[in-house]
Amino acid sequence: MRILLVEDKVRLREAIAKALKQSGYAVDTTDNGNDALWMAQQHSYNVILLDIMIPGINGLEVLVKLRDQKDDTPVLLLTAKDTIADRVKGLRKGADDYLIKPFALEELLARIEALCRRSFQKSTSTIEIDDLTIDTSAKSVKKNGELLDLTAREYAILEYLALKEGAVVSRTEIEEHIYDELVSPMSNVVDSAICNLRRKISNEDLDKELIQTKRGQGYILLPTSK
Amino acid sequence: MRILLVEDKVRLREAIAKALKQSGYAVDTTDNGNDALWMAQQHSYNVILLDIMIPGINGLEVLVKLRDQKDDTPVLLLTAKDTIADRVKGLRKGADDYLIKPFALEELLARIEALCRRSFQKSTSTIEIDDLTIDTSAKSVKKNGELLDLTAREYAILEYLALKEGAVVSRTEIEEHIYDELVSPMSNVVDSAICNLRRKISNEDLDKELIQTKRGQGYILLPTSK
DNA sequence: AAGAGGCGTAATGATTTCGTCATTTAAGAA
DNA sequence: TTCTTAAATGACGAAATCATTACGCCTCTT
Repeated sequence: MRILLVEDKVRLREAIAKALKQSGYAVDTTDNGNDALWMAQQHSYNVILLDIMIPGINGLEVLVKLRDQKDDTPVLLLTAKDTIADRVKGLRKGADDYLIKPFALEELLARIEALCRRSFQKSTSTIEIDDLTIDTSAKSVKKNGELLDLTAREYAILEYLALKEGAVVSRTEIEEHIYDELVSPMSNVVDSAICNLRRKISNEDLDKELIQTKRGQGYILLPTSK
Repeated sequence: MRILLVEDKVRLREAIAKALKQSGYAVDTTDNGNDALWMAQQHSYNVILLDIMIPGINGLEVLVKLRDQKDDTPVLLLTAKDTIADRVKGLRKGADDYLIKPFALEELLARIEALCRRSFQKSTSTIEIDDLTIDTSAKSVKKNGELLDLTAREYAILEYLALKEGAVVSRTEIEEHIYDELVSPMSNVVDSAICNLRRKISNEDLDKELIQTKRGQGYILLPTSK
């Protein structure tokens, strides 16, 4: 966990830095807005503690500039000002939290903890296979970053194969998992669906099929690397 | 955005609920901890506002139980207590924010906004998609700088889709997050809302729809670039 | 209190999907 | 190679899903 602390009052800055370090954080400090912005651009911090009233460009401006640059680093604003309007303003500009001076170090630590916890919860509900990225929560598939237009059935089958990546999956198994009740041994629904699916996810340049056929057994999703 | 408000003081609860609804949130309320826990388990709320001193199991316990169940819905604690120890305790137990009564409704709204934004991994209060600019603070939408006249419902749906930009969002999900009381599944409210929304945000010149239909799955908001 | 507009409901016509089947292609064994 | 069987492909129509319109209730405003 690396934290950027932006605070111009020397004693306060050092006190906070010390407490943070004792709690196991890596801490970089600066006393002005310009350096803060520069440092934030150089490094990817886990949290930025930002005093509003600082030399150079002020804290709010630093915040705005960061957000303009699509920098999502959690920012905790520190301020002496105590008007509701200010607080609202800070939050609206993209701050994640707000603390009013004077504050207890313990509370600061608790809030930093909460921010870190949040930022690490970026859900990794995606499966990556070769150039395919399957987002199981969005139910979408990207190929080289480009969204594929799969139908519900196609997606369902692909997801199932992906979840069982490297394992041979029989037609019956697919039928049982993707199709409810109506299992029709007379038809080749699965074949047909796989065919369409392949058409959409295949790489024309690469001759290798991602979905391979195991004759007499079923299908298997195999990344090139394996 | 759907919010669960847990507060036992009738007048306060109703005042908050009213303010939230006016701001376009779908709001469910309860006055005790047991119901709160049950409701939170039933639904996926965007934010839970939790008073600590409530009948039944208290707010902190509700919070702990939720976190034990790996429910990471953003929780904003409301309390009359003002000791730092309490605040720290709440945050350590997994609360995401904290407000001390009495508070200004405006600040509550700003904090809720920040929590929602964060839970969607967004850092700014405006979302830009193609020629649309969605200002989640002002709850307004501009198209090429010109303000669109959207109804509350239309805005709510558009905002939700925008926050989940690029992800397929099912009708059920929209119903659950935009509507609070049970919407009869017999009706196609969402369909017709989407229809109206499209009419307002569509580009006559461009044939591509911003809100695309994923047949059998739901809708997806897709910028042209992707 | 009346009017307007938002919003949920329902009905209907349009669109797409997907299962079926027929046909072609490919794989493996003798 | 040739035969047998499995798999791939393409076309088509029924069924499911969706878009759109119209209608009426209800709320909010003035």
